[in-house]
Amino acid sequence: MDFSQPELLLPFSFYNRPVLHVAKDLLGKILLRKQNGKILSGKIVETEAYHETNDPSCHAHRGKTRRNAVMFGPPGHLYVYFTYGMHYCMNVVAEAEGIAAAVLIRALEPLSGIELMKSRRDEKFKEKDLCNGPAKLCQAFAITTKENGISLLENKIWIADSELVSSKQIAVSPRIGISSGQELPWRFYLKDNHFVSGKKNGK
DNA sequence: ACTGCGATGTCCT
DNA sequence: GGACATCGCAGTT
Repeated sequence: MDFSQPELLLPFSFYNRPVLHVAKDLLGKILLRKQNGKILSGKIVETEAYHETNDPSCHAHRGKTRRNAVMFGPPGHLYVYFTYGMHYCMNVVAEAEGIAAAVLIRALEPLSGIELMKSRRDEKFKEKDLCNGPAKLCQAFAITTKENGISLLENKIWIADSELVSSKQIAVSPRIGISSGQELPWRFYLKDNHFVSGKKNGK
């Protein structure tokens, strides 16, 4: 299956919806990036939703700043931030312009460009360890703050439609690494998928 | 298997 | 000055 066909590119209307719907519906979709004449791609298997309202762990909860400004912009854009002095994380902006909400992409199942991903991570890693964490997949796809704010509606970095995922295959849990306030069940992942984050042995 | 911790830049109080 | 939407290594059971 060639997911890079332009007809499969998810449209503006996909992102212009409540962030919890976008987070859930991104499961099973394909993240793609064209680079060095190659196509990097991976299936999204784990996401988390963040919203400025009633969510103290959202970067935008205290209003707009230089860092989080992209979250307040139109949906269908990339919000990339730098954290812990060495890691990048990528989010997909959702909901209407003016409302800050985004979906953190936490894990991918690599599909193509795997050699390039390995060269950017470390040759020693197995396939399942290339993108099973938010900072890992950014490293594998070479996504940094240079990519902050770019549109997902053009074919540089984009997301493609794929087969429908039944709600029976989706699991829900509290988000990971959150300390402030009482945590919400806003993490979604594909049940029994071996590429979800935090698994040491593939199961 | 699980636990602790160092790395290290940017934002925010 | 402290916290941070993390990761990988070292040490222990």
